[in-house]
Amino acid sequence: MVKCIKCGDVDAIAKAGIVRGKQRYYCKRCDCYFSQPTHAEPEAPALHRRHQTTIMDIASALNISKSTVSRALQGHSDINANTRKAVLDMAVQLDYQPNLLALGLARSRSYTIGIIVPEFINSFFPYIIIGAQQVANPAGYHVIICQSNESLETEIANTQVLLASRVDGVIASVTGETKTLEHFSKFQKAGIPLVMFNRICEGLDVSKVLVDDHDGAYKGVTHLIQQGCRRIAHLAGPQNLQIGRERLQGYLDALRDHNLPIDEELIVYYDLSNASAQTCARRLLDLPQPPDAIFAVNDPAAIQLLLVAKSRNIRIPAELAVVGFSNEPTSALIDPALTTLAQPLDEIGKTAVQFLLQEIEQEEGPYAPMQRILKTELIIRESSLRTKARPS
Amino acid sequence: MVKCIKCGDVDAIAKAGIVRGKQRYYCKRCDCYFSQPTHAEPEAPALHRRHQTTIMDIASALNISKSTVSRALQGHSDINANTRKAVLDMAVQLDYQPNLLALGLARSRSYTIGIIVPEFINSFFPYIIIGAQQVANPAGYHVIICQSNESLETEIANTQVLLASRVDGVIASVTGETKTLEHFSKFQKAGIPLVMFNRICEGLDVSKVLVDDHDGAYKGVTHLIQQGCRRIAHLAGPQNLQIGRERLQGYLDALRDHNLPIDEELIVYYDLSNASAQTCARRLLDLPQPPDAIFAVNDPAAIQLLLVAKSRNIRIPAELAVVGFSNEPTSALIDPALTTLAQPLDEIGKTAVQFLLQEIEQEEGPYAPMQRILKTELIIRESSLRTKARPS
DNA sequence: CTGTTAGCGCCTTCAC
DNA sequence: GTGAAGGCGCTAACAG
Repeated sequence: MVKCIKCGDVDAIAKAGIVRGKQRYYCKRCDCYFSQPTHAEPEAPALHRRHQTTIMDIASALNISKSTVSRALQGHSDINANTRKAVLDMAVQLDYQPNLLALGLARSRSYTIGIIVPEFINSFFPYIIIGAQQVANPAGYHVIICQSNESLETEIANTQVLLASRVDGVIASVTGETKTLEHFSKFQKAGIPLVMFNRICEGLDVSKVLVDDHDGAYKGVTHLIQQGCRRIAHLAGPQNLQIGRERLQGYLDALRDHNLPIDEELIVYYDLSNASAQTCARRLLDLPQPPDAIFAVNDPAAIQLLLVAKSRNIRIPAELAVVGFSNEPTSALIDPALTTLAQPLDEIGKTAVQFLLQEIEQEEGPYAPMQRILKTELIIRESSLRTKARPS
Repeated sequence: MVKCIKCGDVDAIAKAGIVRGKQRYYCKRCDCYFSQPTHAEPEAPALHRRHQTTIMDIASALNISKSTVSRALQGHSDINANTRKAVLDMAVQLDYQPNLLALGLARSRSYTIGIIVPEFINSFFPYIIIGAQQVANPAGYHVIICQSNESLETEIANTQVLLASRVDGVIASVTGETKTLEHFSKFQKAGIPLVMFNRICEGLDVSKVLVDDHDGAYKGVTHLIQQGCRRIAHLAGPQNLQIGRERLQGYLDALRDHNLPIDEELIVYYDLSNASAQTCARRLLDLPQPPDAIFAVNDPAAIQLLLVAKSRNIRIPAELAVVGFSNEPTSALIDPALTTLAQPLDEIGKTAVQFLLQEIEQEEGPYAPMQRILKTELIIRESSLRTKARPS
């Protein structure tokens, strides 16, 4: 026996579907809808195992419409101050958390940006990510971090997840395996802004944040030459990455500018794995005429190289001087401490997100890709310091 | 000059807002609304800048209903094989990516789990995260990684993001600052399963994955005693973390069991920052009667300690033996290499997610929290090895 | 086997 | 100022 909550009529009542486990009724007489617990439970809190409060909960607690709640929550101006306060208070009381899924659906905008990095075991990318978050969060964007484990397959899966999550934009650095770019061009096709940083692949007309790899390599190799090294090898990175090619070119140009011969034998390529770095290091040290210095494409490679050299009791830097790239924290801690090129990680992350937000928030018209090239700084430590006096 | 699409009138037209970049008009004469591209573009394909294909696009391309498409995509059994194939082909052709926002909304299930870690600069947590993903991804769950930067405030913000993202479950490790737990109990209130690992706070009735910190500390300190050390200090962690208390207790018990006195002076507490580790190290080394060994609560602290000791030309391990905890990769690379306790990181991550999925996928009834305690392994290196012979 | 319908939670007109 | 209604993209009964 159900009666209308307004007019009290019993006969004019019709069922009108079930909402949230409660039977919903319609009173034909006073044209109103109302709900009552099924089976007339003693108003059991109808708590499903997982229910987070919605604007509807706030609305019915306050006996107002959900539109009003929505407006109050968004800080619309044309709303009664009392109403707003009541809504805000109730929101706190019920511990309301907006449902980002629903919000994103309704606005066709997730207020989330994706970050794809090839790995995060070294602290290189984590520092960049922290910088990125420092810009993204204050701007009202969340960040979803994907790491590709240096695997192209995982990278592709990551792009799909971000696409499916309807992120508003993506900043990415690719794996050493990445040669094709279709998975990235999907972002462009979907109109999702993309910014590449550090490890980029050419062929994509997007904004980029880089460091001057050529200049960094040139500075590192020049430093080795100044230390008296004459047979300088290069432990190079994958050549599909611009970063690998630029650093190689910086190495070559430094040699050429100082009238040193270029010996193909002294250039070996590694695949970014520690095992491969060791193999390459051995190859160089096993040469009939081994190098007196090695410029490594990054610090992890340089560190593996140092390990191999130490295990052979090669004196560093006397017999072999070493320079790395990126200034991993570990480089300052190992023995001998590693000379390296520091990159402004924080700034890379921040700039990438700034470019991205600019593109996301630009209203109409085609976006002209931006590019920023940041400088590296040579950090001289024991691994390359043959002269007594530190350079002033 | 705009005219009504129905009656063709020109004077009865009024503007009625902009929808999707198109001007909307209202015809007073025939009471109808209609839209026209701004600036009367030549019926541009109405392609919004960002449109990703939906099941509706597939449906209309194939002239079937969207439910059929939905079923085909989900691999329902009761569907015509040809229809299925057509749908799947068209999905590929149109490069369909399901909208996870919509899917999550409809199912009240996001198929996403959140991971909260206090930092990811050291490789400790990244390795755990990789393990976690190895279980989560094959099970059909995505992972959203949040790092708290060792800040309680950020940690709270992270819990809110995960709550708002309607994650299906969370695994978490807290910051050194975390003392209150309300932000975590919100997950429980919302019925979202939570598993804590490593750095936990008591007071939450949730599943836990830990290592046997007491046992690890006990093994480390016992090793120092066996090396002949008699005045062993402890660079301890925050005592709000169970991990900090357990390791302290392991240290104390090892001393007691070997009849060594406990000197409160030899126990200093650090806040997980490098700066604080250095301060504490100095405090210990400045004592009138300095220690002959230090057991540090973790590797980063031990490494800072080694730096301070080296800067004072203290011979390690002869004058000062050092043991850390966690086996950071750097520990094997520094000089002297650091003795430490290795943790099964991969297994921690995997187990945490296994517990979580179990709880997520359990149908009804209260869930009985599980607990797993994994063992550590003592890795002996130069920093503590005073005797000539390596222990067999 | 397939189409129809009613939500999921929220925003956004439109109407009062 | 506020309410009602429609839609974002998808799933899930419910009919045929």
